[in-house]
Amino acid sequence: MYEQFFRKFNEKVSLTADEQDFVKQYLTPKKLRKKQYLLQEGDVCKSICVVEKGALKAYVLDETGEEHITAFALEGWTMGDLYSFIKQEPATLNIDALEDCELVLISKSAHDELLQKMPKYETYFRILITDAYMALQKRMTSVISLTLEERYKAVSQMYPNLIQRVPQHMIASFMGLSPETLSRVRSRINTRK
Amino acid sequence: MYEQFFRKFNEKVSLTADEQDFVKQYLTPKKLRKKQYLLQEGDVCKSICVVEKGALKAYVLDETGEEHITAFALEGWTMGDLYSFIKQEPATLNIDALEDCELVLISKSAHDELLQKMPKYETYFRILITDAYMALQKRMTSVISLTLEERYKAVSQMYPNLIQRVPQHMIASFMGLSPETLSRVRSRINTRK
DNA sequence: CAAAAGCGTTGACAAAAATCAACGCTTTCT
DNA sequence: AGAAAGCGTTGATTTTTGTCAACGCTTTTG
Repeated sequence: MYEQFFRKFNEKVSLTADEQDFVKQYLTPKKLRKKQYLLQEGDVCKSICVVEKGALKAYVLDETGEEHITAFALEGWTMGDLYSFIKQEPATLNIDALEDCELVLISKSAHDELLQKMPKYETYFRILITDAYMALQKRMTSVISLTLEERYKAVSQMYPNLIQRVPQHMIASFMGLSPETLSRVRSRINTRK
Repeated sequence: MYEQFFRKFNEKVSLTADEQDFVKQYLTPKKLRKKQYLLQEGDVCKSICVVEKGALKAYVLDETGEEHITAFALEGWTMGDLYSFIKQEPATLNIDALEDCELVLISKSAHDELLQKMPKYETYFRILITDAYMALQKRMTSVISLTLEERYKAVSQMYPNLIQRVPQHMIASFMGLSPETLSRVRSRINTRK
């Protein structure tokens, strides 16, 4: 149980069996069917989650009702509206299931208590968020400095499993492009090499 | 001395006078003249800094030698190539001074030692990076979901002092636009209201 | 099983942004 | 003080990307 969660935790800070049991008290499992919401815009993000099985997407809706995907999460990845979670203010993100999912939830109160009571949890979370920041930094830099071909290649290298698992029009949305443009970018890449 | 650094630190975790003195041992002041480098691409980022006075920009260079600004830092902000700092690998970013600067440096070894010896430093850094992540998240979301007009307004609101202090062509670079396009975006905003 | 929905591609056209060039104005340097 | 560099704007043109429409194909659903 909670394999992915503890696999990722131990990669950052290794835990004894007792420590794992201690942390487990603060975790809640949750299953989600494909297309179900984990979080809706306007609600407060009461928990962040780690994906044990399945896939999630996070997105914002613009005035025209169009979806703009800001993040995906596959097995082992952490997902949530961090701003809403930390500040306990209404979320701007929607999060729903791309596939049937098994998740591990950490509520805000569990998070706060673990931060206080368990230095290793704080270290875990510090490293988690530092890694997330570095990844986001890289993504941001690629947006402002690379051509579309280069950006698509970068995404493919950074998230090879994602490309296989998620429809291309969602990758396009994630990159801020129309599906047609991404399709043409891909065909340019293929014909030129 | 180190006013901005400790002001920001105390906003996140409050320190006693003794604790401040303890932290001071690990800090190094540095002055930089306008246009001087703090970090060059290829070098390892040995320190991150907090700006006491002045302004910095971070940027990448593309094949054509063009600058793409990824970040600015004004008084109280933290700056560095985080990836290079954490991994101690060659930096992809260049960082230089937009104005004469006074900086506070924290070396990698100081950072690691503080993380180990002082739980409050780890808490400080965790909150710092969490805030930075949330800000970057917001910036990323605005890139993929807003029009240029909306994006410029968002930047103006998020960083009002930056707009006043930095030439517009650098703001354009930061947004991933040509200077001409930003100029036209601004004129559209002004005529329509 | 049949209908419907989802997906990726392609073409024609429209809209947006980049590029190239020129201009006035201010700041910086010597 | 005078020259040079930096800055922001504007116009004309090219390139890139988005939009709209249609198509074949696969997957999902009832």
